[in-house]
Amino acid sequence: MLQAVARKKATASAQEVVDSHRDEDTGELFGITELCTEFGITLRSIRFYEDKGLLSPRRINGTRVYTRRDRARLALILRSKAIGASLAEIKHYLDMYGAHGEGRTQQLKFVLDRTDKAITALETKRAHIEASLAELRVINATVRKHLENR
Amino acid sequence: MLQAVARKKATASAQEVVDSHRDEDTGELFGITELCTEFGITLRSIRFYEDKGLLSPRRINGTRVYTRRDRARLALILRSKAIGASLAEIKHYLDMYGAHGEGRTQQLKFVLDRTDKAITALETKRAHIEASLAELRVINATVRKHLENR
DNA sequence: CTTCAGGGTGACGTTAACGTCAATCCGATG
DNA sequence: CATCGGATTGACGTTAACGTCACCCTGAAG
Repeated sequence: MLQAVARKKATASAQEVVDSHRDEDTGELFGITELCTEFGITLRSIRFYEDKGLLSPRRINGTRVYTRRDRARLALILRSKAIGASLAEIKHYLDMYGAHGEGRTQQLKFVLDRTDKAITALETKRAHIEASLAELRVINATVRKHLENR
Repeated sequence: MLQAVARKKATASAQEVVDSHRDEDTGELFGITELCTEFGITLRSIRFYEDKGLLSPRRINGTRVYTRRDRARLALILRSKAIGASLAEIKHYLDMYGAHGEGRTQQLKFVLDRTDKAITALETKRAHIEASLAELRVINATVRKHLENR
């Protein structure tokens, strides 16, 4: 999971080269393998996310074609996975992105509620990480001292 | 039968957890159901963690008896799970706690390396959470404004 | 002594998140 | 045309992390 992130950054500049050699008329479109190599995941994973309703690319002769927005959704999926979210949770998460433009008051309140809860959940998780980090740093410092006293 | 004991702080400080590895088992003992209700998990889970070598309580007539140290390990396991770690990762994590008392220089360096890596991994994860939090707050604020303008 | 609740031990079932394999199909190329 | 690399679609296998079930053991209560 860390590799995916590192890989993304590594190809961030290379992506421009890829973009430049792409036809301007077709614009910002991506193939499935292209996204796979960019994000360091497998074909199976992307199709699996589609089966689960997290992605829904256009089809051309059956072949999946991804827009820039699809690509952004994928990035969001992977980042959410990296912080330990399940695909079901991510689906709700993505729904919030789609829903906050318009909609009736009832729907907006729903989104508001969801985001509130998601925010506090993430803050809790962050607190857990802080605590774990504190402990690890204590161990780290202790061991370091042991090594210096030799 | 083991009665519910006065509960201490729910979250132990970092040094406290580390120290708990040094002192021998004091009189405070816990039963398995006691720990289950306290931490809100099932019997099956605790036994499963034991099967995986994450816990190793004493046995009295076959019945599991947990010391405060075992209890601290369990708390650590659950907190680590909450931040998306696998049981295998948690096992390594716990090994680091056990190893930093003494040992040869080679072992200490190993622990140092592991903690270093674990720390940077957690910092990365925290960064991901920060990013997700920022996005959620944007959505939240946007929706809130939409609702106010009605 | 019988009962019975609480704990223990396999053995098997389950869900999520993919991996693997085989059988296509489509478009470009020699 | 034939082939060949890439893509798609089931179908099935796999791993982690438990849940569920059945059955056994034991100590205290009635």
